[in-house]
Amino acid sequence: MASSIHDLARHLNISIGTVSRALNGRADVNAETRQRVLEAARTLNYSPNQSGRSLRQGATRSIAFMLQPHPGDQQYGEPFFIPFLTGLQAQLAEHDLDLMVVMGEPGQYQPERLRRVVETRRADAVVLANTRREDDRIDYLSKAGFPFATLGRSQSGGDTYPSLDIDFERAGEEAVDRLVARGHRRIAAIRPSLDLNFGYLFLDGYRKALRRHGIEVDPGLIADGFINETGGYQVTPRVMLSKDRPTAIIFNNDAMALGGCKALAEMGIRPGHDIAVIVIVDTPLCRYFSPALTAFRPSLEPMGRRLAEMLLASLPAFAGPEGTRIIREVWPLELVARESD
Amino acid sequence: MASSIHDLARHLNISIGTVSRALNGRADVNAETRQRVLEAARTLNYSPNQSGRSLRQGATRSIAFMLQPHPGDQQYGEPFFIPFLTGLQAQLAEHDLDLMVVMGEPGQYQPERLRRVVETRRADAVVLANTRREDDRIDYLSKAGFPFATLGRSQSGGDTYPSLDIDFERAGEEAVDRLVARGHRRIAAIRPSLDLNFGYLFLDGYRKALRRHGIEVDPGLIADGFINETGGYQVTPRVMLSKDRPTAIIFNNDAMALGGCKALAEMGIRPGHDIAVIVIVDTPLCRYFSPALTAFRPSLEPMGRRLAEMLLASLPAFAGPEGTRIIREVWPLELVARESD
DNA sequence: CGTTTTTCCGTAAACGTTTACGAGAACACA
DNA sequence: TGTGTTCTCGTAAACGTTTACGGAAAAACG
Repeated sequence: MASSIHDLARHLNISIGTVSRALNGRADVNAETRQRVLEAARTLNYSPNQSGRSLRQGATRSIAFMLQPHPGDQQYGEPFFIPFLTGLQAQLAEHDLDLMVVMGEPGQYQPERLRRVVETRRADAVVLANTRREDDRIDYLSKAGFPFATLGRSQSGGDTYPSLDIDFERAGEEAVDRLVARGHRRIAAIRPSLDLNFGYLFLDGYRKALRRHGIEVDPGLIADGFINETGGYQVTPRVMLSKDRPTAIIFNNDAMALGGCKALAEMGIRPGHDIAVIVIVDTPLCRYFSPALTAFRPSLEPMGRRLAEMLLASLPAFAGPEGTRIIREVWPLELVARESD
Repeated sequence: MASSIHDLARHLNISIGTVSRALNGRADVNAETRQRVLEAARTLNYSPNQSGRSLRQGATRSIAFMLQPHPGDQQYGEPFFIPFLTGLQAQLAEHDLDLMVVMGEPGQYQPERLRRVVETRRADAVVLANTRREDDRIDYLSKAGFPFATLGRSQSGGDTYPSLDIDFERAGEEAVDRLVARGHRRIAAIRPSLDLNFGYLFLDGYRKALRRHGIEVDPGLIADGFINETGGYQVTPRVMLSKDRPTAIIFNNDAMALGGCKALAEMGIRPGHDIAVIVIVDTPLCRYFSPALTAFRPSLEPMGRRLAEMLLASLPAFAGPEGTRIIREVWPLELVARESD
């Protein structure tokens, strides 16, 4: 069915070496024979077998992208990743690289699926998502000497790998700034309880801005919940029942915000009227929720493209002439003002 | 770094043939030597190089999943695919198969990216999403003799490949039944204008149910729009301005419904009060929209698992003992009654 | 003990590439 | 004409597997 380099060679009565060199644009092949080879390749519908090529070159020309659900959660960060993946894929495609998707096993953090891909050498590098503050996947990949990049910062592994993150700290600050400017002083912060780095970053920014405005940080206004709707639903009342009720809440996650708003509704508190609500990472859900939630929006598709670039620049086989490796990059979020604050 | 079968052989002072046979559970190897090989594999941290294996066996042990955006759209069917992909991946992982994601080039239907994967033999089979009524990808794969399965029915290719679809026809019927039971007689239908098969199926069910209830099908109440929010926004007024205004609208797509509701709001018409709205395929957006949209919900994750099963059963290398190939399967949707109807 | 069967293992080819090496032919130059 | 250079190509090894084949040793059988 599929023709090989041998078929071409036989058809043209030349050696496979010449055929290969002709196809790969090597200099030491006569212009005329190159033409004949290329033409034969077209008529015989030849394209190189990737397995053979990978075996010989020790590179698969494919990059793995790993999603990992958080324990207890079934979602893989649903609305977040498709746009990111779109950008990642588009950029990789420009380098003729394919994309493989690895999903961690739900309910646990063991990087078994990742290990399989690495050990069987199915991909040349890995992009990690759902990065945690301490991430055993990073430790594993570092130790294995396997190239990777991460979406989201981590404390694991040092500054040895490219990572691209959203500026949660600054978003936390800006959210507080905006609320203070609108007269709020009692501002609550609700973030995920797991070992997610962005929860810490967000809180840093939140605290920093409060202090800057001379507002005391009230631990009663800070709460952690599970990173989904239920978590937001459960934890929001806790903050609302503190002695001096907050007039604003910043949610560090869209799903938690939706759950929180449900709890607020049940308490008869209307976001946008009785309380201000801001969400740190915008998703389509924030836009269509009623009231539409004011949120900070990342540019996921460009981020996907960018992280692909950063990863490729860190791979010797792809490193550009200058060889400037980009290690960390933090992108700002854009405030989308809607009705909830 | 990575150890090969030769390393094991050298280490144990036996031949690579024996090592391979031991690892692959062949019968013609002594029980004791097999133990030694397995132990050495563990201590030397051996795992087989997939490129070598693929080359020899002519199979890559990976399945490609292809998303294709519709022309003019940047979205790849965003909220729909992650749960489906989760199920697909989970089932494939049970067979030690990896998943590769191919995204069609935005703005065109040419299956170039797909062709690349097929011709370089990067995957053993393909799962197609965003299936159209006449789908050149199906024609291409059929002609190439490459195994595939589709999410969604098509008219291309005949009954030669496994496909799994949602029962849009029945959902259209049930939507009409529900609305008629609630007293509606003027029911509009809004569906995507592209060559998407489910738009036709939905309309069949819609018409069938109307006739069954003795209601004349009014062409003025049926409209096509582009399959996104803008399309719904543009086309909904057209239906509302027909001489005898409808009292209910069935949207064949969540994004179109959201755009339609925006148009309705601007006309001062409130879904759930002034008009009934039902959406055929539920997404999280329907749930959080205000008013929450009554919708028909698919079970995407089980569907992903199922389609993986169907695909594997159609592959000679995986076909079970009975070899019963499942060609087509159509799954029902579940009505989720909310506030909009 | 001789013959047949079974058990176990080594040899080598094959999958489809790429590439180091060398060699023949053509050419340039003195 | 002799020497060196350039152009072009063929040869063969290598990447890491799997597997058909055959053969030696052990076991079974008469």
